[in-house]
Amino acid sequence: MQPLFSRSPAIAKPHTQTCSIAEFLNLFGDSWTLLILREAFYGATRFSHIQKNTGIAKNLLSDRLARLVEEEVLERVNVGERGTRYAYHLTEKGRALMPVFAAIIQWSNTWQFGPGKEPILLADRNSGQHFAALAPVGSDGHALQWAELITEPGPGASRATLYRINQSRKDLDER
Amino acid sequence: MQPLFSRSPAIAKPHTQTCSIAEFLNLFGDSWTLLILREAFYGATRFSHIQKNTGIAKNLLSDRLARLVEEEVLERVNVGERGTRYAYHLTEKGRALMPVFAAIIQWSNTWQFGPGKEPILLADRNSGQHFAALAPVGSDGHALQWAELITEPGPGASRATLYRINQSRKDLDER
DNA sequence: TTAATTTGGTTTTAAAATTAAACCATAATG
DNA sequence: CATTATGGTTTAATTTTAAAACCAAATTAA
Repeated sequence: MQPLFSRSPAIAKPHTQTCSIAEFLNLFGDSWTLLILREAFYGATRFSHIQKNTGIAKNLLSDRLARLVEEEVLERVNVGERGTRYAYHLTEKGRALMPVFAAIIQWSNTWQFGPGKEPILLADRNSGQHFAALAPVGSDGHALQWAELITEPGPGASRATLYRINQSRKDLDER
Repeated sequence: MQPLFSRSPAIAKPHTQTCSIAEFLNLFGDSWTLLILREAFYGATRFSHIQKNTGIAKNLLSDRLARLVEEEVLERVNVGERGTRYAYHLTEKGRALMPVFAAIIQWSNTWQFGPGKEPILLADRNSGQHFAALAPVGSDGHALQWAELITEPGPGASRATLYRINQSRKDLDER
């Protein structure tokens, strides 16, 4: 065992589109990565605990953790008392995923489980009040409406992205 | 070609945990499904347009669309004038994914692209105002704080879920 | 202090999923 | 009416995942 940090193999065919969704999927778009991060949000920090709680194969967990550390979503810290023993902690970049988890939990609870059958909830640690909804806020700080939001190209949009958005809107106009 | 609706093959090994994240991943946890739905949010409705805009292989698109129709995230409507020709439209269940997309776009724009380089943005269709943040709202309608939110078991939590959440919290206490 | 066990992986092999290309029947267009 | 586009299915090669075996270093128990 030479490599202290085993090199995370790059994905064979990542999405190459300049797109926020595509880039997110290159990092999290598989069936285990978000489940690993769920454990991190619960508080799990150890390889063995994450492995037992998710059921992921060890080689895959090893690979995914290396990738998440490389991408600075998690950091690996040595917690050994007489040698090396690792713990994985969420970084600021990782903790910033909370709204993504909140949105997923909210959707799944509403559309896959239904009221009264929610397996997990989010709550305020002090008041205990349950999280119930996400509100979109505009750049001026005022509330926006979900139904009024549309996707548009940003300052970093590539020609291909502009083309894609325009092409897709044509279908919309046809309706 | 007999089956008007080609049977969507079930995933070989779906997550079996009673968990909102796991259940979400069983439906969307691969590298293409959310990209297909991005196209649906842009307005694309046709098989060929989704295929060109994402670059997905046709057999996979066929499979994924069948699954999304089966799960009622999309609906397939016949728009042929002299025969059958299909369009795929978001259902209410599908449109309800907007907060998930908003959270993903927000995170990716902030942590993967950075200010001034956002490939896509969300904006109010009338005022043009840009979407800037997500605010968590409690069950009493008042604002909550992201940093104060914790995960807790809901009314539908299984014994295994309760166990997992408790186990993970032990790591947290150790810190 | 030593022995046994746990931790955090790596390696190997089999099974499953993805990719890319070829093919095809029906629909739409010129 | 001929040509092209649409919306797929099938096949074969490649890549990824799953599961089990294996291992060295760290920790715990005796």
